[in-house]
Amino acid sequence: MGRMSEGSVRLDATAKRIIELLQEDGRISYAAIAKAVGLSEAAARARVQKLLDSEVMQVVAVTDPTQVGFTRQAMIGVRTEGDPMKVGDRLAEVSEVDYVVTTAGSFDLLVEVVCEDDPHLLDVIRQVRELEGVVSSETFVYLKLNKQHYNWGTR
Amino acid sequence: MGRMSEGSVRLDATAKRIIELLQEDGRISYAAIAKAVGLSEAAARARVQKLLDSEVMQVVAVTDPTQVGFTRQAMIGVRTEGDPMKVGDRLAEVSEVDYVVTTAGSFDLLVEVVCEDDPHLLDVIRQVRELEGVVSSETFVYLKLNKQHYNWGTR
DNA sequence: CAAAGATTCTGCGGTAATCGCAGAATTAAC
DNA sequence: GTTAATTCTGCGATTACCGCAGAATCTTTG
Repeated sequence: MGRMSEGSVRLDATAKRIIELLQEDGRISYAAIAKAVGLSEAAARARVQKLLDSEVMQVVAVTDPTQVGFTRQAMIGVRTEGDPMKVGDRLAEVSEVDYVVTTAGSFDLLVEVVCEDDPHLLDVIRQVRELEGVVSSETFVYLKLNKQHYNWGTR
Repeated sequence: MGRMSEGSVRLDATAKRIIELLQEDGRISYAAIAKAVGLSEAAARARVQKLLDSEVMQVVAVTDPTQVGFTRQAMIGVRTEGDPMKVGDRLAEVSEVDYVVTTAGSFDLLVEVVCEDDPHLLDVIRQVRELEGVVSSETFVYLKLNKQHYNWGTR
């Protein structure tokens, strides 16, 4: 995923079960996956590789930003003129931006940013507001992360 | 992380480098990590285990929701009365909610939800608005995910 | 429906990675 | 400066991973 490669790949029950296992523990062995889904190790390995190649799934380390030197996080609601997608793609290029989504509602884009401190955040906000096509923005500084999970299953 | 365990663990350069390697590829071998950071395999393995145990980092599969049967995603801005944290913790218990953050700004909470379709989303919104302490809410339906990444490094 | 083609699977040998542990080295505490 | 705690290296024993050949299954096509 990451850039969502379209072309919705069809996922059978086995693929979904494999995803769920890796959502629990990204470093589980192919052998363990194979046993859990009732396939040979080689088949399970091929399945995982295919899911990674097709970008349906990625296996990565996710960190708590506050513990690795990023004190300030925020969501920025952005109103645009012209094509929101274009602005979104340009925002996506900013390194402090880790999440950009085009939405329907009183904001055209929602942008999550990860900063080291307040001056850094201020600078990023300035960068966003100076972007061509950005009409206005509203910043929501994060006070506390109550929940964050990645195992929403597959169904 | 996930519930962020406080107690900021001190991260030295080696730990940060290890995190960065795993942000690139969550299934990289301990041997490869060891070689990259200049430690023995056993030491690298102990480091990774410690990072996982201390909940500074987790290694998980992350999927593109649209490809695994969840067509409708949305961010819900919530205004509360009373303690926003309390409401946030209650929202965190809703299974369709994968992300809850307490913020400063015109919303007290931002809540991301993952749904199968529009009726499902409607039901979740109803659930949110009925929660004690929720005064009002505004929903931003996702039209396109422009960017999503997890390798914001460590510094 | 039958044959051809494409996928996906199993089985297996060779290689590489993982695990657990004992002891050395380093770091922190007193 | 001594003790204690942590972290590291080295190394067998075990397990997992990789690549491939051939069988099985699912798809396409005439």
